[in-house]
This record gives sequence, C-alpha cells and structure tokens, in this order.
Amino acid sequence: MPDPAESITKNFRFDEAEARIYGGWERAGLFRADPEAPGEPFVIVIPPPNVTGNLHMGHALDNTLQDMLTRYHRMKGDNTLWMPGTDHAGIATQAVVERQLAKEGISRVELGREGFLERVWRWKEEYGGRIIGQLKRLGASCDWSRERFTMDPGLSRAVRETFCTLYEEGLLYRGDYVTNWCPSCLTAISDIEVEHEDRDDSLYHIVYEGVGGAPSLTVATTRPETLFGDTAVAVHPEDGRFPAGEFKVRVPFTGREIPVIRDPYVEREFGTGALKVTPAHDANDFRLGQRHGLPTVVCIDRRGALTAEAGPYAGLDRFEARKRILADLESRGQLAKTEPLRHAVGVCYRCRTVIEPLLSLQWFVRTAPLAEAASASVRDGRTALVPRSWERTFFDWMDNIRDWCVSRQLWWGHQIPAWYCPGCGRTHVLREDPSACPDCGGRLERDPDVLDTWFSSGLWPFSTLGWPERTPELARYYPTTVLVTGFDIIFFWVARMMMMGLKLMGDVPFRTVVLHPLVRDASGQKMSKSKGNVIDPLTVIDRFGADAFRFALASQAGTARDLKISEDRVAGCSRFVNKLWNAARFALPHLACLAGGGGPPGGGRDCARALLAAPPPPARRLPDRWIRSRLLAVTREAREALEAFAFDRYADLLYHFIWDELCDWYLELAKPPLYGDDPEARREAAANLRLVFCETLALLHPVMPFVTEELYAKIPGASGFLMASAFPEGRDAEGDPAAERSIGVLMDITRAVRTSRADFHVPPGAKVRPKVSSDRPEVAGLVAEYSPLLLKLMGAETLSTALPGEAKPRDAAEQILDWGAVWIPVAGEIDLAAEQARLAKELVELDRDIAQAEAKLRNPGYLAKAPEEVVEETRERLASLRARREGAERSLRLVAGLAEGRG
RNA sequence: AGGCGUGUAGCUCAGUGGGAGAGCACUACCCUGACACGGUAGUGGUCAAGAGUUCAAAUCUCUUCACGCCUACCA
Repeated sequence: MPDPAESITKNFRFDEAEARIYGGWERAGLFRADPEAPGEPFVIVIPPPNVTGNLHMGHALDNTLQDMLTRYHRMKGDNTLWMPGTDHAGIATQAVVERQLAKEGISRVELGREGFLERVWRWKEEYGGRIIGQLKRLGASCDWSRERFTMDPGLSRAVRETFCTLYEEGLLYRGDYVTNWCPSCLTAISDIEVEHEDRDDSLYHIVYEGVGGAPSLTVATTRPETLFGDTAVAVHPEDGRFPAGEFKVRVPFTGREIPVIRDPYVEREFGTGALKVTPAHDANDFRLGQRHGLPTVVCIDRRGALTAEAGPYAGLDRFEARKRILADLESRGQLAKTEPLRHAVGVCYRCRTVIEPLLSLQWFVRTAPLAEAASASVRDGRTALVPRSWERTFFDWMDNIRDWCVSRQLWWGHQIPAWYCPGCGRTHVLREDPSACPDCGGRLERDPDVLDTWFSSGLWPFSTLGWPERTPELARYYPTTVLVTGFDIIFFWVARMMMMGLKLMGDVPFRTVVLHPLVRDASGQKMSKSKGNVIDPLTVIDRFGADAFRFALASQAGTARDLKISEDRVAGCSRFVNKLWNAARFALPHLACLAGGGGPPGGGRDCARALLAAPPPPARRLPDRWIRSRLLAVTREAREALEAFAFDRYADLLYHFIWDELCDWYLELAKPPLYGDDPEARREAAANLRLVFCETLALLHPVMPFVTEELYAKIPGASGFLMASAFPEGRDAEGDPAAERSIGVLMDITRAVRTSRADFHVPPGAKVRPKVSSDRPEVAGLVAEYSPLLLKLMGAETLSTALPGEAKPRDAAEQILDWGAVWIPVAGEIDLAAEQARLAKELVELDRDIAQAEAKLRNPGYLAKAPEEVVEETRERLASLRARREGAERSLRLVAGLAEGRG
C-alpha cells in the first residue's frame, strides 16, 4: 500500500513553487502569441499600468480576470494574445522625478527641458516597470516579448500620426478657452480630471453701485476675488425686481463700469438673482460672455495669485486675497450679507488643489462626431458592455460630451507636433520635424506643451499592434476580443479608445468590454493610504499564495459594484488550495500503477495535450460512472460561466464540485477498489481517478494556475505543461442519470443514519445496525455492494435490507426517503423529552408544508396555468412530505412509548 | 437636480416567477488509514417597508425609506 505522506509534502509550498513554475512557463515560451498560428484569435490588451505604479488590489483583480480568460482561451486552442505594457503617466511620473530632484536641491527649470527628460528616462529605466515583475508574481501570462510603453518610438509615431490626421480633418483645434487649471500642478486638465467635493462655504452678497443715478445691484458670489475680472452683471430677462432698460454698475475698488445684461441662464431664485459675470475665470461666464460679446479680463494668474488688474491685491494668493477683499468690502459697507452655503468645489484629481478656471490657449479634440460613432457602435452591438447596465451611463456621457482639452503644460509626454512661425504667424502641424517655416522659411517655434496621457492610451489597442504600420499582428489581432477593466475609467479610457479606434482603424477596438467591481476593504471603504486600510496584494501573495488570492478575487467578481476583500477571505480560499493538495496526496500514489501510459516524452504544446486527449478509460463501476457524469455537467457549466464572464459562478461551481463531490464522496467510493486486491478493479479505478483528477486540474487551471500545474506534473503519464493542455470539453457524450440516482441512494442512506445517530445521541464509538427498506429493486444490490464502505462512513456494524412487507421494528427510528426508508435501532439513554419536542415541532412544520402543497393542487388556476412539470413536482413533493409526516408521527409514538415505559 | 446601483442568516454575498441558499462565524460531537487548513450533525432569515400584476412574487411594476457611486452650468 502506498504511503502518501512519504511521497508528497503535507501542504503546497507555494513560496518555493510559484517562481519555479512561472519560470518554466516562460522558458517554454508558452506565453507567446504567433499571428501565423492557426486558431480563432483571442486578444486582450492590458490596461497599461503607470510606470510609476505598484501593484494594488485593482490591478490584482483586473489582471486575475484577464489571466483567467487568457488561460482558458489558450487551453481551448484559440490563437491567444495578451498584450502587456505600461503607461508613461505624464503628471504622475513628472511629479515623482521632480520630488527626487527636490531632494537633491535641483529644480526642473535649472536642468532645462532636455536635461529633465533625460532624468525621467533614466528613472524609468531604473525604477519604472517594477509592476511588471509584480504582475508575474500574480501569474499573469502576458506575451512579455511584446511589452510596449506609451512613449516607445512606435507608439510615439502612432500619436503623431493621430494628431496630424485629426488636425487635417478639423477634429483638433487650438483656441483660447476657459479650462480647468491646477495652480499646483501648473497645467490645464480635462473636465473629467476635475473631481467635485462638497464643501461648506459662504455666499457673499456684494453691492455694486449704479452708474449715473442707476440703481445699485447686489450680486451673490462664492468667489469675491474674481470681481476684478467682472465684465458684466447678469439678471434674468423676466425678473421684475430689476429696472428695465440699459444701465451700468461699478466694480468695487476699481470703479470700472460694466453693463447689466439679461440672460435666461440666470436663476432668479438663487442668491440675489443677480450674477456677476467673469468670463476669464468661469466656464459658464465664458459662454455667457461669448453670447453677449463681453471682453475678458484675467485677474488671477497661473499660480493662483491675483494679477495687476487687482490693484492693491496684486500678487496675493487667491484665498488670502479673498479674506482681505471681504474685510475691505465690509468696511466700505459693500458687503451686504454673508450666508453659509454647501456646494461642490472642483479639485484636481491628483493633488486635490481647488481648480482655478482660467482663460488660456489650449488644444482641443472636437469630440462630438467621434462620440457619436462610439455611441452608435454600442447601440448596434458591435461592442457589448458587460454588464449591460453600463450602457445608459455610457450613452448619457457620450451624448453630452464636451470637447477634450488635450494639451498639458508638462515636459514629460508626447510633445505636440505643432510649430508656430513668428514671421508669418502660421501654425504648422507636421509628421516630420521641420527645419524652417515651409511658407516663409523663417525660424519656427515648437509648441512646448505635451499631450494628455490618455491621448496615447486611447490608441493602445492598435498602436501596440504596430499601427500606423500595416503589420501582420494588426491584421490578425484587431479588433481585440475583450477589454477587462474597472468602471471608473469608462470615460477616461474606454470611451477614448472607442472614439480613436473607430476614427483611425474604421472598426471598434474590442468586441466586449467587461467592467468589473472596484476593490474595497472588508467594510466597503475605498482603500487609501490616509485611511490606513490598504491591503498590499504582494503581502497577501506572500502569505497565502497567488492561487488562493486569485481564487478569492474571482469568486467575488460578479455583477456588483464593490468587491470587498480581506485577508480572512483569502485565508479561506487557501484552505481550498490545501484541500485540493491533500486530495492529490491521496490520489497520486494510487496512480503509480498506471505509469507509462501517458503521451510521448519531451515537452511542448502538442504532447502536453496527450494525457488529456487520450481516449477515456471505461467506466463500468458505479462511482466512476457517477463522477464522470458529474464531471461532464460541471465542465459544461464551467465553460458557460467563463464564456459569460461569470467568474464568481465558475469559481463557486468548481469549489463545490471538488469539495462536496470529488473529495467527500468520490475519493471515499474509490478507496475500496484502490485498496482492494483485485488488480483489474484497481487499474480501472485508478484510470478513472486519473482522468477525473486531470480534467479537474485543467478546469481549475485558469484561476489557480500554480497549484494545478504543480500537481499535474506529479501525475504518472503527464508530460509537458497543464497550461498548454486542452481545456476539457466534456469527454463523455452524455450524462448518466441512473448512476446519479444510485449514488443519491447511497448518500441518502449515509445521511439518514448519521442524522439519527446525532438526533438520538448515539455515542461516536457505538455501532448501530440500520436496515434499509425499499420497493426499488436496485436498492438491495446497492446496499450489498457498498455496505463495507457505508458501514465505515456511518459508523455501523451491519447494514441489511428489509424483506418485502417487513414492518419497522418497534425500537427503531425511521428516516423516510424518496425511494424508501432507513430504520435505525436506537438504544441506551436518550433525552426523550427533547426528542418528543423536536418531533412535535417537525410535525407542525410538515403539516404547514403539506397544507400549502395541498392548497396548490386544489387551486384550479394553478392546475390550469402552471407548467406540467411544475405541477408534477408539487405532487411528488406532497407525496414525499406525507411519507415524512407518517414517519415522524411513528417516531413520535415510538419515543412517547419509550418515555412511558421508562417513566 | 438627473442617472446608476445596493438593501436576503451575526458578517460577506449568490439566487431574478413555482420547495429561502453558500462561505465565514456560532453550538455539540469526532484526530475514522489525503486533509483538525479536516469530518459529522445543528442553531440562525416577515428576503428594507407598502401597494399592485399573477393561479403563484425574494424574483416583475409602482411608491416610500436607507445607504453608496457617477454625472451636472444654481454663481
């Protein structure tokens, strides 16, 4: 008899195994995609993490799901590519390097643009891309030979080509507009990079004196410091509180005269009904100003300090200036009122500085036509969003989209390929750097700004495949199949890729977008450093292993919006890994008798498929027939779940199959033949065990790649890699309902005896002698054949079959089952009172259920309208309930009799 | 303000028209030859509230309440 404890460690040593296994996969080139290879293409592009980034929970989830899909499709035989890479992350990276410089006491300006960029590149070579190594620890099976970076020469060419094309088609323009300016990052940012925070603030009522006898007006504002930029006061056209006709008021302090205009934009109910208009410092005021031909006056500069327009306040920070202006207005009697106001304030997504809307010269993408095409592609199903509920949000955004400000006042990024000629005043947007003005030959000045990082990531699905070159990869792998990402970047990234892909490639960038939940802590809080609730994925992997971690993530990746992760959860999954490991510890030594029955020697994809592709052994014995039938069902459901991106369903399915069916029953049922002395039976049981085990490992491999690969390698006859093996298709043509029914009988008997033992407090060591009674002919045979095993499982001494017509013995508890009954003689000291109470309670419950079922079957509406099978089910249920009631009643009489006898 | 989502066992969640489920936690018992990271049997729920549709509602519709997220031009 093999001693498993000798041949295999007690637990999976993931700390030692993971790197070794991953290295094996890499060396065998299993991650590589070949556009020339056959197979349906299956392509995922990774959402490129920032080069500055470290693996966080969001990445871990995102990449676990991508890896599951990638591994599944690769095993299915698809031509699979998972394209990896990183993003240059303009502001974030520039900030990191600037901080590093600051420690050395150097500023970026001192270094100059070229010197600074050199430093950033050096930083990138040294520290950037650490996240790639972290992804490998997770088990990510990307084709690393194709790794891209958004500032690679190829991708930079794609950016330049895109910029020029959009410019030539009038989809890109430069202009003076109010944009969101961050006075701390010193750059413009796009609308969606502004986050809104509710803050307690004040609404100030300020008196503007009338000019030449005109009445004074009181305006309400939260930002008094912008009054120096006022070029009008606006009221609603139908607001009777204000005199008709044209008149002017004076801006406080400067005395500048500004007109009072009428516009329906003004809300009469808010504040005083009079709105000060500052076109240079507010997006709405800017639009108002354009409608009414108002001039713009800039009174706050790029650092958030007031300009010379503010006279005595010039040079003061905007918030300091606000305080002083309020104090001075107060002393002049021009501050009529101050009231508290809670309102949303726009802040920079990076540094949380309050955004200063600022008139500045920026580049914009004209998004309306692009968005319309993207919207249409979802409407007509060329791209599907999963779950579908995101469609509405997507359409809402696309339908109301505003032009995209793409220029950033940074150095790190793709510099805008626009040159301005001071001589002739023309702008040139060019694919190749010019040496002089093409028109007048004068010296050109290049636009110093760079592009928004999302501009280049918007091209990711095709720029990584070689565009604008026409490469074999582009032909084979575009459009990509699935995009997997969090819903928080639908607008930043998904929408932009769709707009760019449709415009430049003429087709959608991906067929399906899978939007997964955001990872939160155990109590549903967003993880953040300041809250101190961040769980580091690498720590989790160190402690519990990548497989347990991946399984924990996958098992919760349903359609909800939050995914709450905790170490406890992962610890629970590590027990599952342990369970599987120990199942193998039992099974593997028994497979030794099959050695030599595998595929050809050597490694590689084709021979690795051999074991899983070999013809299945015959399954003549009941347990084998049963488990093969169950395996078939589970295989089909697992495939369905993965095809539907129901990662949680897939994980749950395998968890219960392995634990409840494979381990709890099949391994037990396999023991008699495996330990028995019939070599033929042993071989057949072993062959089936190997098949079931092998296919189970394959089914589980997408989510638990390491432990399954490790165990696969230990199976006699296995060669190559599980990763390169075929995903099970369901080897048997059909299920075996008869076998499932029979095993069901064995399970019922076991459970019945166990329940009675517990109910009647039969001591663990004491044996019982249950009897099975049934009119079903096969039951006696089952009992005879499996009684040795059943005796062990339920702690019985003998198990026999009742003769036809035999009555239940007086001293036996009875468990009524669908197919018959089990009698369990009970003796010894029993808490009879408690037992009577329990049975009485059960009777009440049964009576209630019976009444319910009877009412249903008496209901004409039910009989007329309910489907046939539903009615039939109810009849069966009623019969079963009545039988159980009868049994419970008998048991109650028995217990009562015993109580009588004893008392 | 609008949109989206959530509300089911102590906790985390699955279930989307026909008998209320899982994991963890809890109680009692058990080291039975792979696993005590195990096993067996249990306790525990007016499925947020109300109304409607239906023969039948946790499930579909409407209303209300609570919480969360996103978008937005009431300064």
